[in-house]
Amino acid sequence: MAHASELPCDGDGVCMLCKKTPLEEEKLLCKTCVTPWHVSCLTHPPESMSSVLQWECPDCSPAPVDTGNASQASSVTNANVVAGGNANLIAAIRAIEADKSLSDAEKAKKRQELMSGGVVSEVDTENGKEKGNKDVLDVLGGTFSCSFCMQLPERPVTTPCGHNFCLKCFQKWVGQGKRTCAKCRSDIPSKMASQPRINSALVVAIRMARMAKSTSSVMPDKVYHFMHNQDRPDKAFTTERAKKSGKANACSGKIFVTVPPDHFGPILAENDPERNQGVLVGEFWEDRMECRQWGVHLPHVAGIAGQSDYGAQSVALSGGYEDDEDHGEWFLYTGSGGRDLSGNKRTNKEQSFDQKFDKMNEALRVSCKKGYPVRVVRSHKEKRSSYAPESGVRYDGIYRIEKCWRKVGIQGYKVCRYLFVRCDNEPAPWTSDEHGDRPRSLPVIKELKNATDVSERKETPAWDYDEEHGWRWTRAPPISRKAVQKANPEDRQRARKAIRQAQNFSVRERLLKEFSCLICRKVMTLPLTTPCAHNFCKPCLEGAFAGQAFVRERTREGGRSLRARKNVMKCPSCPTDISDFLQNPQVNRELMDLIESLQRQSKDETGDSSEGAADGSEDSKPEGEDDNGELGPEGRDTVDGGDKELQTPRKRKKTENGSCIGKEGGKLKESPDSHEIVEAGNDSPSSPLHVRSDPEDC
DNA sequence: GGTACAGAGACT
DNA sequence: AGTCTCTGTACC
Repeated sequence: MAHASELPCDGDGVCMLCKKTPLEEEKLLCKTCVTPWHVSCLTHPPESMSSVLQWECPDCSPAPVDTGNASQASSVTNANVVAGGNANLIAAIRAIEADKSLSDAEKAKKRQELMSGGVVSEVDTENGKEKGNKDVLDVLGGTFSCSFCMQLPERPVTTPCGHNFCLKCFQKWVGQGKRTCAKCRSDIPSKMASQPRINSALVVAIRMARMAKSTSSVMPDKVYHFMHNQDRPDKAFTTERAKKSGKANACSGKIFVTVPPDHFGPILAENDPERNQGVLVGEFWEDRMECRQWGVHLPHVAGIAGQSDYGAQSVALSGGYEDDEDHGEWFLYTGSGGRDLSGNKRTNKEQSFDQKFDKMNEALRVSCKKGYPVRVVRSHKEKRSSYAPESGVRYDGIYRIEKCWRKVGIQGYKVCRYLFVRCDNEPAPWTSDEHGDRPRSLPVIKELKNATDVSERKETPAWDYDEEHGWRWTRAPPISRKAVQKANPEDRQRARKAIRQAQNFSVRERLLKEFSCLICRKVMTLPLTTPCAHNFCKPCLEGAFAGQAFVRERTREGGRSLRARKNVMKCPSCPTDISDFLQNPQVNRELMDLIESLQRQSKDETGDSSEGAADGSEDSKPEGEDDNGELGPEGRDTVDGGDKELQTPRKRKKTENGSCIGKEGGKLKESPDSHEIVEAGNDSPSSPLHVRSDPEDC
């Protein structure tokens, strides 16, 4: 955060520091949150014109801390920008805005080019072969933009009113006490304000489009991690007794990878006979048992996997310790112990003694000192972090522990603390960057002032970055002391086939696939994003709750009515109650526009209207995905919802818009009517259902 | 929503 | 063999 000595201009354009209203030319806009700052009041006045375009305000770009570790090269450009350059930027933006010959989409694109330092414009010079992929980004850039920064949303969050913003911009907005959508002034629910969750479908879409832009039209050789968790593992039960009492009492099951339990670093393709792709960043599992089966994090209860004399291989962020602090690319982790677990307890929220650097805590400290790569999984149980998945457990990649220390925790007892910083060659699941991490400067950790037992790495880290190879071992990984667990090589061929087929999809088709409804699995029509960041077709979601009243009337025997009770309506993908959202669900217009554009493009390209891109993403789905009746990354989530929807299909009148997408998305075998669109008159006049669509599109 | 409770496996 | 564990479920 900015110090008190660094404050931006307020909503009226008045500098909160000098209380003057600077001229437009004297203001500098943050590239991330687009908050205006008075240039002459900045602690670090700008230095060069080129960095004007990339300038981040003190709020968005934490100042580096002196770590005393010379090997920690910083690649974070801590913006120092020229004051005069800013005026040029503003003038350029003004010129774009004033250009009447440009459409809104073109203006957005131009702004983006300007703000991204001209990166996008490079695409314009690409040859015709790459035009198709460029179009994808154009469509995205023209469709999506955060209202604050006017760029493609970074870590996008979606309000219940269907508008998309960058996480940081959104947090800044609500941080100013605002509780209405910046675009339409609808109320922002308090939970959304305090715990915004990233809309992962948008992240994937934006990243894919960027990748498509930066690579040739041929898909890259490597299998990219688009969270298609195909060939999901068998259920974890083995023993009869375990089956009887369910998962509560089980954690066995086959291990799918050929890595020993003390394996450090990523799970590589060579260790994945089942799928031959390794465990990719962003893959997720229903629970810790499944996660365990892929060797990512072995213990099914404990948060730390490791050995005190050897090092720690992985950690889980599950919200079990209130001292934890998650910032995505870095987080502060709390050690284990300090709790009374007598009476056969697995955990205990109350801390009753100090933690020490022993056992697992010592294992983490060893990994810190050696600079070992540590795998990180985040669980939905972490409720305070925007970076946690809404459901299940997700692999977020490799981190390194840069420092560890002890401090007095929230509960008054000492806790072990670890600073984890991400260092993976794959981008994090929440960012639309197409590249992985670069070495970054360490964040300022205030609590270090009062820390004791501080340890940091003295030797060269075993896992480090170089420009040529990215993150990799600088020396041989520690020799495993355990035998490789038995892996099951069967189905290898089938899995490979599925991957090959998946790669054959065009970028656009893959992109469309990401926009499939979690209920019907088709490309979404009238997409809704719930407050818990799950995406559905409006008809599907409404259909799933058709016939259910929002409130339950209650009457006594005597006939006197009692106060009506609210009906809980759980999101088909997670346990969140979305009944409030369902009262007036708003279509994500930007998403809908994008889907339509992509479908139009695909249609134009193939010149075949009957089997469009959406079809490619569904009907010609790789056989492998269907083999066990479980489809796609969210397969387990959608089955119930789909059933519900089919039980209570809601009849709707067709519109050109809906039927067009419905057709492209493939027909519903079971219930052809379920994709039809509600009659316009049934909705409020402002409803996005009234969006007019070009009949020619159909 | 809160609480009691359990199997399994890894560490020591 | 004893200890520990950022789970998951049933039940109230």
